[in-house]
Parts: sequence; C-alpha cells; structure tokens
Amino acid sequence: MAETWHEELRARGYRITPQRQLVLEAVTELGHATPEDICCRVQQTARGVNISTVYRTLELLEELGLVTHTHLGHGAPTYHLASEADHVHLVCRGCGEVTEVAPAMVDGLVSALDDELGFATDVRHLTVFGACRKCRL
Amino acid sequence: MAETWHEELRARGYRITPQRQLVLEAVTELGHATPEDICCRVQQTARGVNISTVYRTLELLEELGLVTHTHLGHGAPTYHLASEADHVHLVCRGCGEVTEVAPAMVDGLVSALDDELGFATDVRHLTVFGACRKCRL
DNA sequence: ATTCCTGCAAACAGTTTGCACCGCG
DNA sequence: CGCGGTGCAAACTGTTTGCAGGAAT
Repeated sequence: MAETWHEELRARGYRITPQRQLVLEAVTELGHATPEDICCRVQQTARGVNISTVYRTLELLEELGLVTHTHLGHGAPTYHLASEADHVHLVCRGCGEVTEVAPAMVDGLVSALDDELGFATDVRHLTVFGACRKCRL
Repeated sequence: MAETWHEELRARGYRITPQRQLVLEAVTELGHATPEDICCRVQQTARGVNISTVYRTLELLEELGLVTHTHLGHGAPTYHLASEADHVHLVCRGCGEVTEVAPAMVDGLVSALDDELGFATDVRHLTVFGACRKCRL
C-alpha cells in the first residue's frame, strides 16, 4: 500500500520517475518476469520505457532490496518482488513447469551448510532442476 | 582409461575426430570449464578447434552422457566430466569462490521433494548461492 | 538551475546457424 | 567415395555503455 519506497529512493538521492513506478508495478503484477516481459508489459500501459532503462531500474530496485532475481534456466533471469520471493524454485526439465515451494523444505540443507562450512545460503535465489511427477519417465 | 566412448560414438553413427578427442581431453583436464576456456585450451595444443565446433561437441558429449554442465553465475555455463560431476556447487556471491560438496548434503532435500511432490531432483545440476564464511559480514 | 535519468544507438558476451569444403570410415 | 563434421562468417539473444537531451527537485 504505502509508497514507502519513495522515501527509500529519496533518502539515497535517487529520484522518483514514472518509469521506475511502471517497472515496479510490472514486476508486482507479472511475477517471474524477464526484463523483456517487463518491457513489453510497460509498453502497453504507457508508451515506452526503453529496455535499457528496464535493466537499469531492475538493478536499482534490486540494490534497494525491493526485487530479487533467479535463473530459471538457460535464458534471461526472472524478477520477483522481494516481499513475495520467500520460496524456492523447482524447474522441471521435461515440461518446463516452474513450481514454488516453501523455504522450510530446504531448512535441513541450509543448517547443514551453515554448521559444516559456515556457508550462508541465499534461499531465495535457489533453483532446483529435475523432473516433476508427470515427466519422470 | 579405455576409450569406451569411441564405441558409443560409432554405435550411434557418429565419427571420431581429433576435435572431439581434444574437447573431451580439455574438459577432463580443466573441470569447471566454460566453452571459451575449452576453446582456448585446445588452441594451445593443436592449432584450432573453432568455438562453434566446441559448442557442437559439448552438446554431443552431453547427449552421450559423458559431460554435464551447470550455471555457476551470470556468465557462461561450466562443463564437467559426468563421471566427476557427482557433487553440488556452492557459489559465494562475495568472493566468487566455488566449492564442491558431497551430494549427501542435500539428501534430505531430495527425499523431501520426492516424498511430497514426486519431484526427482537433478543433484548434479544444483548450485547454491550464498556467502562463504569469510564473506558473510 | 542543477543533477540525475532516459532514450537511442552502438558495443559486447554468449550462442546458433547456413554453407562450402574437408576428411573419417 | 559418400556423408557427417568442421571452419568461417553472419545472425541472434541478452545485456551494458556513452552520450546528448529531458525532467525531477
């Protein structure tokens, strides 16, 4: 609701622009969107936010902690709202389906890596490839 | 030792060429190598295996089950011998260090996904991003 | 008015493809 | 000798950058 991120931006000396608002909206509405998805979406509403502005904006929003990205395969990365990103991705190599599962599913792995190696896992960036029930032979 | 893959190739109607041998050797010796790494390596020994041949060959070797690849970050994928690929990758976002850990570390996750969703995890393609002991603030 | 932001075009990295020639079998 | 493989160049996707004009503050 509250546009708290406006203050966040100003506090760091950044400006609030229509493009930035449009990109954030597009990420919110699309979920799992590639930079190009976002660009297309934004083209429909207003006319034109350039693809390079989309990249620059996503980088900025990620730096502010408003969005995150994951790699769901070979192509372009996909972006989420950080507030809705609290899940792990499962990608099926057979049908390409993407499923989200609760981060609790990997709690064991996370604590094992922490205990044994001192490694702090970024759960939200985790993508597990494999075969879903339908596609496993 | 045994060049059993020679028969594999012939059996499927493929030919054995010096380029294919060189690429396989490079993957064996380098480990975690990008297509370009492999290309460079091969340039030194003989003169010239073209980058597009490297791509075509890696695709072939992967289809034969001799090599696999993972995505260790933003850039190019990295290739391994399939016989040495039985591990999970940890990538530190701070220093970029890549660590290999035993697949046993993720056994819990794998069986949870199988039990609850019927999802068959491809452990060898799994990459966990995060921060290593030194880089976690 | 100042400074940041945007659009555009060009540069770039990684990968794929078409085609003529080459060489394994 | 025939057909698959290779090299080369061109096309392509995804991303970054330099620069001049435009807009938020």
